Amino acid sequence: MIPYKFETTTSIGDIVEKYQDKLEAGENSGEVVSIAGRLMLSRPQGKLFFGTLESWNGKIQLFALEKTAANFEELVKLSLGDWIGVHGEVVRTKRGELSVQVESWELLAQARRGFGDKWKGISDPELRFRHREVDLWANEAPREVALKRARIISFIRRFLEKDGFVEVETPVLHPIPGGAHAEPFTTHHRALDMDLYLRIAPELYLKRLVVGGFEKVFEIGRVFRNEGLSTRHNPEFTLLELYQAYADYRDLMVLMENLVANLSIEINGTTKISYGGRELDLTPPWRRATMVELIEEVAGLTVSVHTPLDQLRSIAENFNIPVNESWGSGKVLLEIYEKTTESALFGPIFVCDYPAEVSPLARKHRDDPLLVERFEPIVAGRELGNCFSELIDPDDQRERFEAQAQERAAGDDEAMMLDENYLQALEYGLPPTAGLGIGIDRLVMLLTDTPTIRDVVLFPTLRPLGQSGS
RNA sequence: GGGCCGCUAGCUCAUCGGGUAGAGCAGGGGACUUUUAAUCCCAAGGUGGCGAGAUCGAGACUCGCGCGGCCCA
Repeated sequence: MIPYKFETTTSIGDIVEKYQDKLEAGENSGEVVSIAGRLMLSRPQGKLFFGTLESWNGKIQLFALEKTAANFEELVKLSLGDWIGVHGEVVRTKRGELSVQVESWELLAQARRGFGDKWKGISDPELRFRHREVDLWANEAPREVALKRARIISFIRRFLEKDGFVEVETPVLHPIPGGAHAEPFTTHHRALDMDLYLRIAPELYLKRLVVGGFEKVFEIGRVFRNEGLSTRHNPEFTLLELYQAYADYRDLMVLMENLVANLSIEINGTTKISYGGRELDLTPPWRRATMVELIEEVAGLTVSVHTPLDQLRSIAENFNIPVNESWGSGKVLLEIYEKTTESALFGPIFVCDYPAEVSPLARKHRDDPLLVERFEPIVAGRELGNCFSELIDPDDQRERFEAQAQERAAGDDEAMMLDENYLQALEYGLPPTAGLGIGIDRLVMLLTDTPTIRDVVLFPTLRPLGQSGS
């Protein structure tokens, strides 16, 4: 009979910490504890029993004598993976191993299935991803990553709250998906008989909150983008977005580099980390450079949004970059940057000042109306986020939406849709505001030196078994 | 979407110039009073991812499909 509860008096981790430098070999502590966990190793030896009990915060040896332990015969017969609750004294064995000497114990759950090879664990990615619960017990890395992820998100909240930011929740179901260049998932509301979209970004709602008086606001939440699966892409992922009134994109560069640097100290104890075997120094300030400067520096091309479109097109052709007829010079320039320059950047670096044409929600640059005040932080060779001085002029915003509508008509399913509600919000007055988005999954990858998004998401999206793909 | 690779016992992996499979661990039985992946003995365990094809004969060769991994777009 499995009991309905088991009362523990302490945790395994606490025992290990408390006694790590205490007790001589063969000495008893006099402290009797109740602990629970999973039996992961078993070494019965005649009238003695040794085992390893593991729980969420540590593992400890169990030691039992046939003479003094209750139900000794059953204890010895337990399977690896069984959950048990144990009552006994903290001791150190003759060989010096800190142990709990079992006086009594209860079976809390039977493991009908094993947890893989006790030395090699499991490595089959099918099993690791489809049944993460097994992976978490059998292998150490995923548990550490999951715990670090929790600490990272918790730290971000504390950091922003300390700075006066307020956390909010905005809708996940959007009548008009907005705030990003991406294809949405579609769903249907029966009572309203209308299609709704899973959000691709919380951006527009958050800026409406700034209109409503939230001067510093943020949201950490799941967004959904209908795209392929890869090492770096999961169709649902966690995004941090924050907005700060009266600030511009330069202010958020400072905020971002400080956030990431402090986070790295919190998680890794230093701002000098390595990712994929390559050294990386996150100490602020990070380098700032414009996209145009970097194209010149990396690819040796002197170009800008003012370069005649034909010239940009022929440069793109030289690099075998396909160019769509409908693209203006801004879009072609962005393509040239992405194909020739971006992959060579390792960072940390703020790539600044993107073409207005590809940034429909960003405010025009104070020095050049063809550009916007926007940056993408590149860290460890990846875009870690996106930020701009927000477009606050409703008339300009309407024109940008209309340009997007034309691209949509020209076949770009990821182009933004015109959102009258959002335009109306801008008409109530959005003060100068800067907004920043950071991909939490990529941030976790960075700080835990993990190469794939699948290893930082507990249950990544997979094709179900037994269903044929299209 | 394209290329390469993988899929063999519950787990981790072997085997071969084509002759219907083997080990360790787990699970079962037994021995053992200080183990650390305990050790030792015994027994059991497989529609070789799925489906076709050539062959006297295929897990191995060919083709298709499925799932996954890596690289590329």
